[in-house]
Amino acid sequence: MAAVGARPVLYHHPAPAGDAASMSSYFSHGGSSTSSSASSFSAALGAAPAPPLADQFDISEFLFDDGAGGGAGVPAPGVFAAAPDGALPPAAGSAISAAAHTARSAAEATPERPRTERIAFRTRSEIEILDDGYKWRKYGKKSVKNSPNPRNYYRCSTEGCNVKKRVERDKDDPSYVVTTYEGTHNHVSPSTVYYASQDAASGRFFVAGTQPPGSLN
DNA sequence: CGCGTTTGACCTGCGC
DNA sequence: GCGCAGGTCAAACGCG
Repeated sequence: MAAVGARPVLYHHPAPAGDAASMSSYFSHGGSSTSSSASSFSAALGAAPAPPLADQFDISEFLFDDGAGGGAGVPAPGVFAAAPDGALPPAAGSAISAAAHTARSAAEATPERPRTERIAFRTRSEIEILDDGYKWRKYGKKSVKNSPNPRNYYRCSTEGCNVKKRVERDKDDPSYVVTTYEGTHNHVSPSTVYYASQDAASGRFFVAGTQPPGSLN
């Protein structure tokens, strides 16, 4: 595998806790390891335009699967169809939020199922394990029907945090990785960056630091 | 020795 | 009720 070292940083913007969009947070390559591989997640946040993407990490589609939908948990593609490879549309951030609200409404319409925050997206990546700043422990691997690729199951290894994620290669295009997060972290990632403010004109967020704004007092 | 991965077995939900 | 498929468990194993 070619891509270790580019460590995506989990960006946390000040949305209400529990909101699906904020639960997902957003990735961006960055941190101290590389400066040339900011992903389009930062574009989704309204951050500075991303430089050419690294070939190993390229968000291409944001999918939703909030648990209210049917059955096997196969993410429904196209709920949020992103722009061509390498760039999300300028309004991606709000589009994501809108999608989140749509999904949440759908979930609330079917109270039978216990609601679990679940979010899925597809990335073009050589690697399957996208380092989102959290520490994951693999607990299972399963070959699934209708897909030649096995599905891997991960659980957040932080004590008391029961967030899970599933990772599998796209059956139609193995160069894509489908990642599904389930649950909400009840702790802070060491790589989390909190935004202190947002510029009204550009919509850009300004980084405050690695601690929640309210915790700095 | 502690932690993470592997992998077969087991459990559970759903469709027929 | 049965079979299938997805999801989880847990023992064995490897690695630092």
